[in-house]
Amino acid sequence: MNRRTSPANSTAMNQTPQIRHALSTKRADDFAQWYQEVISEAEMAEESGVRGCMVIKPWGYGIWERIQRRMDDRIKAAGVQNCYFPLFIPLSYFAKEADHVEGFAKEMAVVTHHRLIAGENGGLVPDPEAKLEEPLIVRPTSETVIGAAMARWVQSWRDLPLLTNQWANVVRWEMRTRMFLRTSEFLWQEGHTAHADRDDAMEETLRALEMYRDFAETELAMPVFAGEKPENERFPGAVATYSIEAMMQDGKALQAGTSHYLGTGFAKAAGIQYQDKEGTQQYAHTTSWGTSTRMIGGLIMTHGDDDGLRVPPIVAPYQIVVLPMLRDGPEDEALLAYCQDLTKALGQLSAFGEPVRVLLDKRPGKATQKRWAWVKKGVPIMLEIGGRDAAGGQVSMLRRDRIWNAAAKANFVALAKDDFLASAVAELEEFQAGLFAEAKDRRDANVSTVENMEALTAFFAQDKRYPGWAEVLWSRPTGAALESVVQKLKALKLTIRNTPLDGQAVSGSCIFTGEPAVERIYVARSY
RNA sequence: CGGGGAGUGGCGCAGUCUGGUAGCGCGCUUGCUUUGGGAGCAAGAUGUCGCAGGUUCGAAUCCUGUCUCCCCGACCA
Repeated sequence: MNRRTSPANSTAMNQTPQIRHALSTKRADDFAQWYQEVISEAEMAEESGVRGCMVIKPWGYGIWERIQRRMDDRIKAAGVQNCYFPLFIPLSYFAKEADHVEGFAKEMAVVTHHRLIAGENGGLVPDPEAKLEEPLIVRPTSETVIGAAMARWVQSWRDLPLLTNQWANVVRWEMRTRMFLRTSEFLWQEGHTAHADRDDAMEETLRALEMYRDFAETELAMPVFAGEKPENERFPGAVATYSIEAMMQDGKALQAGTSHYLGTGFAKAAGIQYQDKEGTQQYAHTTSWGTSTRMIGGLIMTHGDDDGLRVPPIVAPYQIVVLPMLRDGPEDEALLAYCQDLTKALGQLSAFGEPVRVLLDKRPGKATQKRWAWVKKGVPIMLEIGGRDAAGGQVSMLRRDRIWNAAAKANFVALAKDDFLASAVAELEEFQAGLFAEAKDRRDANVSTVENMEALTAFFAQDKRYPGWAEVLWSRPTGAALESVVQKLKALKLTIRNTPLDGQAVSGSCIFTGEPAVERIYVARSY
């Protein structure tokens, strides 16, 4: 049955043409299933057979490499240098900071043996004779090992600030995993810095936060709120924790990056001390900050649609894909030559400060079939080139952010090749800006100011739908008073995301305690 | 980690209750036709039914254990 043969009939009956989407699950029907379908259909990642761990495939890893490249440039521009620290951390290092231990102890992978021997059932078992004297933990984060190194590297006030970063994998034994959002092993960058005093460390903490905010919005086209986490959401051992929070298309919040001011706690645990100008020993003030492969999950849930992913051009492994309509005949030669010239010319253009990344997809197979694979991957621009295009010096462009026309068919735009070459960079820029604008409009339309507890309950009681986020005033309670607020919110499946750092004055009373409010917070369901 | 669901060719599923040696759709291969928009017809190939034990003359099917995935919850830097 060909579903595309009866538009005349449909028009006669005055029906809207039905779009046949590339995915079988729509966002509105089952967001969780849709999310997984995007990952598998776009060939970003797949199950590995190892609990909570995934295989990241070329398209997913390619996006990560783009993120790495761009983030690394920013990190280095801030004067931070890359290092690499061990995957294994002696248990004794880890045990030095009490809050840190308490926060992570429940999700540690522990190495206890260094050799295997044949077991009774023919398999292999750890050799009891080869038990490690001190167990090693697989790093869940590297504050402790890096702290130990910093203690060696820092002697004098002249050694500060000490600014380091590493790109690495980390392991946290998660109870419930979701691809890219929460996996037992994930990839990230962790910045670790040591400073002479609180002000300098705080400045670095906020610099990293601002770097993340700008990165999310500029490179990922993902609008975020940068702010401080409430006391109960702090990193174990931190004095203050900051985050960027993005709104997903189901209205849930995703923490997409964090930055911590660690005070002198880790410095005391690791012995990071320096002699100041007066000759007295002082503890350094440290920071740490990180972003991970989780950002890819955010990218999917921010920009994906019912046809798959849409990748912002800055982080797209390929920005333009050229699809020759090969016919297995002698005419293919001229067509391919035309496509090769086109590809080469496009590759000489520059967008976002880098050469345009363009792929000539000349694998055997019909262009139409390959097209839908690229649609699902979300490549920004597809060019299908047939013999007529080649002969007429044209291209047929399909932009991923506008793939359907009024007749519910692929929305090709025919352009003169030279015109496209002249406008390709602008098309990519417009695509990038369009994704951001769309996401920001949606986010802003779904943040509501809520005046009291009753309204908050009603706001989130809207029947299975996720209505978005609530912005409320509060008095920033601490300790038991905060715990009571957290419990109230938990009953509504809500969490406090963060306090925006825009310094806006507030007036009114706290919706939880009735006391005078001191700041705004965002309240939302979250990943 | 608690509750629920599921693992059968590359993908999606039926078969399991009532045990008899595996099937459908898509995809794949080949051929012919078609050819500017997710092609048609025909012929083929592909499975130790997640894994390990057990019951049985015989197990995808029954029993026990175990691994992995999904959903809800708890946890979550």
